[in-house]
Amino acid sequence: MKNSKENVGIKDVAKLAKVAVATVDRVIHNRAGVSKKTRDKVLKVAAELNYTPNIMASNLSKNKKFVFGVLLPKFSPESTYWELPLKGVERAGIELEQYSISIEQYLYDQQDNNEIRKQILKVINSDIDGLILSSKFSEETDLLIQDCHEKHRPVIFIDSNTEERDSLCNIQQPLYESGQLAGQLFNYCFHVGKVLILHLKDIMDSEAIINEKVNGLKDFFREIDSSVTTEKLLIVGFDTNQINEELDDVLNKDPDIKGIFIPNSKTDYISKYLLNRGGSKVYLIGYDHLKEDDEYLEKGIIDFLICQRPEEQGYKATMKLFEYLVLRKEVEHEIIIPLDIVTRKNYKYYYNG
Amino acid sequence: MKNSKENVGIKDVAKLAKVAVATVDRVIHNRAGVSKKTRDKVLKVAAELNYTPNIMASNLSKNKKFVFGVLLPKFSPESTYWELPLKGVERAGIELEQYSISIEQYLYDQQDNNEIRKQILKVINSDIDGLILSSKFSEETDLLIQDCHEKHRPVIFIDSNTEERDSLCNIQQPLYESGQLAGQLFNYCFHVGKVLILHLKDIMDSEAIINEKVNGLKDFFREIDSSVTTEKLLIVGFDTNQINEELDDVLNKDPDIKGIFIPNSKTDYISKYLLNRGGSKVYLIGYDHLKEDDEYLEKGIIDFLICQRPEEQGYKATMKLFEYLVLRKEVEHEIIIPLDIVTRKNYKYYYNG
DNA sequence: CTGAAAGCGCTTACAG
DNA sequence: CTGAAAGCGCTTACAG
Repeated sequence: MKNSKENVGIKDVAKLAKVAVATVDRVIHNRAGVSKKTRDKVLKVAAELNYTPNIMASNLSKNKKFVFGVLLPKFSPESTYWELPLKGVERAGIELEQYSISIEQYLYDQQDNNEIRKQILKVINSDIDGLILSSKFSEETDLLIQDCHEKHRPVIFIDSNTEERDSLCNIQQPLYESGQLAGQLFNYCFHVGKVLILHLKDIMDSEAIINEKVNGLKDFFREIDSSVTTEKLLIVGFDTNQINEELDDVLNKDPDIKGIFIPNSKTDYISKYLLNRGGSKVYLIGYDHLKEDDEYLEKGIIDFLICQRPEEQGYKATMKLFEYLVLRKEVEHEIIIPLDIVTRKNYKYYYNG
Repeated sequence: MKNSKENVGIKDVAKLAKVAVATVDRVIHNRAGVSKKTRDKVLKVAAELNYTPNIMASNLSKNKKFVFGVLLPKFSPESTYWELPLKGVERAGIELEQYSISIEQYLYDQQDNNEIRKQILKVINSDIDGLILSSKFSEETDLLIQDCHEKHRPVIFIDSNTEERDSLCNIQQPLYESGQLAGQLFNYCFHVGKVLILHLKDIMDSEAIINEKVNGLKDFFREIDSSVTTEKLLIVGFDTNQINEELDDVLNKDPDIKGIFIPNSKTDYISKYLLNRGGSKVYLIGYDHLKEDDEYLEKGIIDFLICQRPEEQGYKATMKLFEYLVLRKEVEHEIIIPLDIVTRKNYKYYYNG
């Protein structure tokens, strides 16, 4: 039912086509130096026999080692998010060691433009076979992508939000829809009042990404004709005193605020404030599940976190590179990551496969 | 930083240990017929050189084909759930074709004890190398497991809820916690009233599983001192008229019912009723995301579905079998699947990776 | 108990 | 343009 008989190999094709195995090999891989006549004959026989090459034998005989590059922000105590995708890449890397694949990390401090440039140059001059990187993170990204394109190095974006053309694959998150989801969740919590959209600005935040999320949220309330209104507050910097002051200011002035929406992964900063503040319940929805959030989930300060399986993104990106380069499979150009909801009662089981 | 130098192979070990490669092979695989002295020497050199065998070359030379068996309920129009794990298994199967792995399906009608027995016998007499099956589904399961154990056939349970001892791996779902999660979600929707626990009994439902979920829910309300009460209703059979009658009866008698909890995947049956009934909003939380549910999610009849990545369970089970049998890695004995929450605003992106 | 040789399915020089 | 042979890293008879 599966293959005609036992596994048919290159030898079977060669014999039936009355050529040498080397010739079959040439035809299969479209190498030059085969007459049209022989080529056609081999192709015909291969098709008849339903021949599929044994990739493992192929890789073994080529004795090729693959190196995957991964270009991501360094994670720091203040922004631990990037630890997660990298973890996923590393996990995949361990699984793929078997196939003579190694991972080369190019990590940069997001604040340091000079270092970003340095790492990009290192990637360009490296001999990696493929690259994983986070969506556009600097002016020079385009240059890098173009370089990879010219060198036929496949590129995979994680945390992607635009449609990159010259990439092998973009791992995307539905941003607008995540805002809509937040709206829906708020709507289960209260029906009148105000949602404070609180952007605690991180240097890496792209305005476009934040806006997509915020628009999703606002549109949700608009679409259902809710009497819930929204108000935006931008805080720059992570100074605790400043955060406390600004929030005190807004929350005391406006007792209608029933919910706070945090469109990035800085939920823990706000949680800390809310925990100390006490007062009446304010529903809190943020993004990403960092370990810093657990305490506040447990205490009921954070109600929902919308998550994008950052580990899985890194893992998948690596696996797709493997499928493309080693197994020579096709890879879908867009992969959309589900919108997970993490709460007090399921965070313990939330991993990123 | 990685391996001492280039890849060290069996030849390098042989040369340094001053033995033939065949001897190194014997030692590596713990085969009999090697003197203690040679064995120790080889082991020592292998350790020094940090030798790790190339599994791909090994599998190639062994020319071994693996067959994985999968023993699951047939899915039918009335119970489509089991389509999902099987899909995951099949997806993994396609990825693993490369490694000379094929999947053999043993599907049974859950209602037909005779067929169950027949399939179990077929599995016992098959020449599969490993088995994936759903948690205990008949009296004969124990027998089957014992048989596999004796034949050293690794067994992986999906949808597992007990700690199987003789299995390679159990893919588990936190049942009690899923009930707690449902409680938490209801608690966002209303604070006074009653939750109807509605068990539309499927032949495959295990009382133990249902109870775990229900206990989680009840305990949640108890723990937070909620004034929400619960009431249980059991309906046997899927006759629409009967369902309608019984539900009309309960809901009309008890206008306090603000929520319905469906502890299995039959949410769509109840949804259909609620859609036609109209009346004031009743919050609905069920299990599993079947395609039948989409319509009701979209219309706001179903509020939340708690999901256990059924596809991922099948996929993972297959991959773990692969890791164990082909790559000869260790496999964790318990794998806990996260509790996903599916709602109107994220169901479109919910796949099971 | 140990080793030399052939083979797994493919690729890569090399020779013609 | 085509083929014979060696080799990738390991395993499996076979011989001693």
